[in-house]
Amino acid sequence: MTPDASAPAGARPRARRGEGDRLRDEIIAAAEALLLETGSEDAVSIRAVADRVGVTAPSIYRHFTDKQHLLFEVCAIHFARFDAVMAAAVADVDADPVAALRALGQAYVRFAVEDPEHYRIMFMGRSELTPEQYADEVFAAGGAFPTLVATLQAGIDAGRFRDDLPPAHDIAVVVWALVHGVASLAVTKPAFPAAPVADRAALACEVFLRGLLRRDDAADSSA
Amino acid sequence: MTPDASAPAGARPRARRGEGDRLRDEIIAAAEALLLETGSEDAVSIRAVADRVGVTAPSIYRHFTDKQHLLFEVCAIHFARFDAVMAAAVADVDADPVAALRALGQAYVRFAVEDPEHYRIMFMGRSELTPEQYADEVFAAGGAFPTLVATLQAGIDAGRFRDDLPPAHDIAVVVWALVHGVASLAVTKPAFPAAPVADRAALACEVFLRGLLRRDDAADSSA
DNA sequence: TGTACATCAGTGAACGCGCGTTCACTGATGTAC
DNA sequence: TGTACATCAGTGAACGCGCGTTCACTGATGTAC
Repeated sequence: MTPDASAPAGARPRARRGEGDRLRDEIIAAAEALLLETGSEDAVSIRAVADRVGVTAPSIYRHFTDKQHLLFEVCAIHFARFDAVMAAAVADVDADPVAALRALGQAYVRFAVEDPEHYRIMFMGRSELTPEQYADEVFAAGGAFPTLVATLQAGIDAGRFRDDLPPAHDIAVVVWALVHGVASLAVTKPAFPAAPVADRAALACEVFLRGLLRRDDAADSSA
Repeated sequence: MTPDASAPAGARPRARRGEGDRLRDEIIAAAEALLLETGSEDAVSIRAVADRVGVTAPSIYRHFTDKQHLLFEVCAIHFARFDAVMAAAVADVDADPVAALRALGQAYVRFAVEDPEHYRIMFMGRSELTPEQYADEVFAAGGAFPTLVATLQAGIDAGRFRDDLPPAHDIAVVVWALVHGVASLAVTKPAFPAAPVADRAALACEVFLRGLLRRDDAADSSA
């Protein structure tokens, strides 16, 4: 967009012998910036990334075997950040499983709307493009998802939820669907006439939690 | 895929004077078939569609001003079908708003998983690509969404729901998010270890409805 | 019934583009002697 | 301290591809006389 920004300021000094990783990091950062600025995965081409870094396209291949691996590395950072955000959300309130669920839901939606392009790639992309390490089975087995399952299980163990519910894992899948639905509609349909996304997330969690809780649970008072 | 299907059987007879619309229809049908077979929007190129019909690429432009308009026409059919499916779902049971909501949810998710590629384009695409007629505001104003709002309003008017809920429109947005979440995760994460999608949809609707209903409502008996 | 003509559905060739990727290379950096 | 050499980060040119779109055209269809 800026006319004179075809190359970054000044000539890029070539990396010293053992410092190949410096360019590697710059490439990831450039891909990342491109993704955020353009808001489009398509705009992150090998050439565009190389231009951004101030290097020619082939030198990308010295650091990444191909384009997909580059994109995956970019996402890896955000999957790690996602897991950390979710873990932090429960950590703050893990004394009360119901409060923890509310916190998880809010944090999830916030994560998505703060950085829609990454959310898109992480959770809305075609699954064939997803690398093995982020395959569905792996995602289900480690990180944020088990955190959600455990939180639900804590609620069950504490006797807060109704008796006729399926196992925690099955509820977790649906809770995920709920927050993903709020998040992904916010991302794809930003102009849809509706209340602010945080309010939608809160309402969604509140109603759903009420559906999970025993009839005599007093947790609603915080609504 | 089939090796000898590069051109359709026999030479395509050229349309007669007033029959330009015949090719138009064939083009839409070809684009549609391509979308379903390949499962990828990217595979629907002007050239691929033309090949499929047995015609050269430029002749597409006699019927559609550009590629986007073609894709939109393809979707138009499915938006109409979607509205019809939703209307039919409520029509069957509209005596009971709660049963109608259950039916809407199930029908919504079924619509998505039966035809994931169209669902993807209709509800998961970048909104910049969406033509004016399917812009968010329009979608909110006509068709299935108002049906959902009206059904919720009927529940409110019948005194079935709790008193402290926001207006029907706001609840509708969240209900939509719920079923969209179930549907879109089913589409993008088919391998995620979980119960069958119909069960997930049912659980999602059941828990959410329970969260909406007055505490003394007996509708849960059908769960 | 026969001929000249207008219409217009579809063609063939070409355009310019950006893409991912490859290849043989250059030349600065560091090391061994 | 000085020189020959190996390393290897990054280059420049090119590949083949499929894409959307354009243009001047062809030739069958239908119509007017």
